[in-house]
Amino acid sequence: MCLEMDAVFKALADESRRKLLDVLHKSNGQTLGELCAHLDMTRQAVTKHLLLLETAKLVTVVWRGREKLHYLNPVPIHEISERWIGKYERHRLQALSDLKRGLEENKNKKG
Amino acid sequence: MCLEMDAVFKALADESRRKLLDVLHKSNGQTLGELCAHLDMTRQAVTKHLLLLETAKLVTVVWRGREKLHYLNPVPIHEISERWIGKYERHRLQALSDLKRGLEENKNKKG
DNA sequence: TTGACATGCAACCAAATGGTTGCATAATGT
DNA sequence: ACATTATGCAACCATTTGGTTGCATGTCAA
Repeated sequence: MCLEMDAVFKALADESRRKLLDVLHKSNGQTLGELCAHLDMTRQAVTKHLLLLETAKLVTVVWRGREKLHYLNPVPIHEISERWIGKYERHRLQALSDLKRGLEENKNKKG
Repeated sequence: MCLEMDAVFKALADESRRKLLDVLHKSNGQTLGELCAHLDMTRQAVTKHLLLLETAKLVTVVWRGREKLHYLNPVPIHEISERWIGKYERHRLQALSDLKRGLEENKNKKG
């Protein structure tokens, strides 16, 4: 089990950091500079946020020359749902989510 | 979709509040007094934590006379995993978790 | 080689957070 | 009726958090 669950939750507690995860979810492997373009704050502030995400192992970093590429890691997120949702509850909730998703997709087709 | 995701993440960011969820996960419907017994802080501090959990809809309360009963609500947690884990990734991760769980249960039987 | 670009490091500051204490209110039981 | 029990509300305080600015370092390209 993950010994650094605390870092994960702390990292997810901030709107800006969640937005960074969203941005990476859409397009993985972006540089610091690219990520900065999505947030209305200084590069140094974004750097701090990314550092928290890295220590929480929510994003992984690969250096390419002078560029720092950021990748999303879904494992810690999944461990959260493992913690407080029972086996059967999970299946029930998943069925609900899938149903809702299906309805939304259908709605988009018609609209 | 949930419009108050922020409250959920803020609520989960604190170790004491996560412990409260763990305690409720083991035994649902406890009073404030009972919950206080599990944490090393004043009743007022616990009250504040529970208020955050309530506004995040992570716990639901029912009054019985002068007692306040607290119940765990798994829905917001599940919505977290919906946000950053793709459909296929989720199945893969779930298979991994189930495998790990199975191994641990087996180990416990043998030990 | 040198200038521009991508990033790191450190000091600083205002606001939010997590805890305390003290007092108030309402339900319970003898 | 009244002491006890279960909880709420408010003021206060130290620490953490999220942001800034200024400067340093390392890589690329002409």
